[in-house]
Amino acid sequence: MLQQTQVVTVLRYYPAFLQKFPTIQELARASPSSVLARWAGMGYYSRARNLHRAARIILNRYGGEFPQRYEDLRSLPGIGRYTAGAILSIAFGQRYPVVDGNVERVLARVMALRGDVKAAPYQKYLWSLAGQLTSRRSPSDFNQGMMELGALVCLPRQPQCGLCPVKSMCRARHLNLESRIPKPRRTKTAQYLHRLAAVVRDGRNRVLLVQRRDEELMRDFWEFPQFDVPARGDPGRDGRDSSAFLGRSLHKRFGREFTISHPLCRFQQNITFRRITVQAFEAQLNGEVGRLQCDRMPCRWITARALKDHLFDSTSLKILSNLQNR
DNA sequence: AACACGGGGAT
DNA sequence: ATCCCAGTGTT
Repeated sequence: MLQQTQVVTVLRYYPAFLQKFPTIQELARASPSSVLARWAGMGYYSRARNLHRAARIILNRYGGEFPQRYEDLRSLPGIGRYTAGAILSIAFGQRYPVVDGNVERVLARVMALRGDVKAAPYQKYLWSLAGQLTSRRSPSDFNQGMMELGALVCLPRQPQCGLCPVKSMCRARHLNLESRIPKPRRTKTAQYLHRLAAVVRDGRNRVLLVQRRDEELMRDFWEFPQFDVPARGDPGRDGRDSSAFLGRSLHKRFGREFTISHPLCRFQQNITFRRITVQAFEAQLNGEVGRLQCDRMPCRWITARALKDHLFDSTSLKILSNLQNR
């Protein structure tokens, strides 16, 4: 969970997850979607799929006993160099280094590395350095201490050098370069998207959902039918053109006519480099509700009670919470 | 080596 | 608005 996710965020998910899946055995026996359900909202969903696969491998290949050899750990899905080192040092007391974003920053400053520390030669050097520095007496304390130093003192923007236990050996500080090292990552230019979602009601307290089945991204997640508005000739922000586009899109996907009634909510969603403006409309299906079909993806009418049995991505969760606040 | 992956915290 | 987060897998 902690891969690229801040501790404070993980804390909102970890306790419930561990309560639901207290052991490797129980995690391995669970269904993929029930694991994903506990992960929903946290992002990087391949982590959840990998964790689940790893649990099954540990059960089947290692008899449910957690492997304690580096190569065995690395062969598990989702366990890379960092996680293998973290598990072996923290859980099993073995002397393996870790280099996460925090350690990388601490070492880059202590050694005043002016280049792009993400580049392979620097990474190689940092791992080697961390390997030499790692305490023999307590690899766990050392590794956690390095990460904690980066997270609490050696901050990315405003390093608190006055509080730092190693300030006297920090070359970046001696050179007054502590705020310029490491070099900021070049940011991918943002891509702006406008996305329309339909909350289609059937008049019997049900809403229409579709499932992302064949998509590579967010597979198995349920969502309100949604469509990206093409950038060219942007239909714009006023509800009229948007609702027309949404109506046409629904018609294309389901082969039926819909009536778009009124806008429900509008919010911003940031996914990696994309900045998505999501606007949800309420809509009705014209004619008989019964046999709605879509060749592209599974679709389903859902009652409010059945919502919790479905896996939602963050966008649909936001629309849902907006609906329930009414 | 570069990129995609999600969502949110902090400045 | 920007940078980053207890990284990994794929191309």
